[in-house]
Amino acid sequence: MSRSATRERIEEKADALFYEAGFEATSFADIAGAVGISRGNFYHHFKSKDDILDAVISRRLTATRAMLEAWDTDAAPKDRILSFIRILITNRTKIMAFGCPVGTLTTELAKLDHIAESRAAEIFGLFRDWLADQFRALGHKDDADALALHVLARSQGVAVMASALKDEAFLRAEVSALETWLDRLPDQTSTKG
Amino acid sequence: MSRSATRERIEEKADALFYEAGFEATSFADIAGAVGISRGNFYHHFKSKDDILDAVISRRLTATRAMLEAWDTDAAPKDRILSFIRILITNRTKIMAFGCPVGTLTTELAKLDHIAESRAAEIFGLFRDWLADQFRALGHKDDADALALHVLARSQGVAVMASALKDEAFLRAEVSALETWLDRLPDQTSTKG
DNA sequence: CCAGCACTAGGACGTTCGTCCTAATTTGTC
DNA sequence: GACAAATTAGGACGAACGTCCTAGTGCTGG
Repeated sequence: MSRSATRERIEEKADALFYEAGFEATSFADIAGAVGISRGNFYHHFKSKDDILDAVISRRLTATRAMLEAWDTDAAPKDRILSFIRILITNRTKIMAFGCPVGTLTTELAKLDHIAESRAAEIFGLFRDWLADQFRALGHKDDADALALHVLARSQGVAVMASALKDEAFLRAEVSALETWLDRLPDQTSTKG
Repeated sequence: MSRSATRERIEEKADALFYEAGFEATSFADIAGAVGISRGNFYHHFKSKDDILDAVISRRLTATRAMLEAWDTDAAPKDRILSFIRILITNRTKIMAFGCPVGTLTTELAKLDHIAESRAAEIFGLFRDWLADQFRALGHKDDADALALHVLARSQGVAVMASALKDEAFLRAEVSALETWLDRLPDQTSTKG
């Protein structure tokens, strides 16, 4: 019980620090200090830095699956997609400070040529598949995946620029533009042919 | 003469390494090794790591200004904007491996809380102002800046996702979509009122 | 031809990194 | 209450980091 509690706290702080300071720039001392434990204790729970990175990615995968599942309760597919788009608004403060957690981690791991890059990119895969499902529900048989990637790319772009500019008005304007795009997207349900 | 030649080679390699491996992950030994000089020699040309980062950013600012100036020879504003969009195609191999040099550096410096972040963001400022000029030339008086930021954000999004997915077809599809968007954008020249 | 300066090499510095080890403490079980 | 296992603290390890220092080299101007 105590074991998993400490492990949980380590993962939590590591997750936040990897996001806010970057994976490479976050040391074991940083995490241990944030959790309030010794470095030695650390190695009882995680045997290496890559090990805790794996745990953080697993954590994010699980959290993402849970979030997508929660959104599945929304009746209309367009409302589900709106839920995704509006993460940008909900998390605007953190996004303007540190960008998107998924995009920035994947980018960093790509530069580090790190083995975990593909696993981090799996988080994108979850969003991609889920969004494609929604677009298929809107009747977009053939271009569902392309539309999903389009929404993902637009969101990533907003996150990068909002972080670079520290400009909330820009972020809100681009989210509105994306919502308009979605609204004008033809709902092809029952208009087959 | 010899001085500036070595300095130039250091800046060149540092620029590439900061892009491909990241600023934090690139050590002085890495740069010195890539250039083929000793670490001691390094400090005769640059007094600190921040110093060479400054030089690299200055270098990129100058290169960007030169590129934009070259594009100014294109007659039609839409063609100029196309030149910008097509960087994604021209540099696709590097972008799929390391993302956008401007976006990834700005993102990393934001996480590091580095003083040079705002200077790195100035590169975005150059593109932003130049793109806004082109949209103004197309008659977009009031929304020129918003359109410029939109193009920048779309491009950044493509770069992030292309790097995460390592998918050239996606990159080309999104560039096409952006070109279509630009093509359908009303040219408001001489249609005032 | 020599004095002075820019340049280069290479090692020393203190610090921090990720990792490992050992010893103490807590916890759970019979 | 004793004993084994899990948990914790804290220091030691070598390597690598950014930085600094010193000594040697080569060009240049008087």
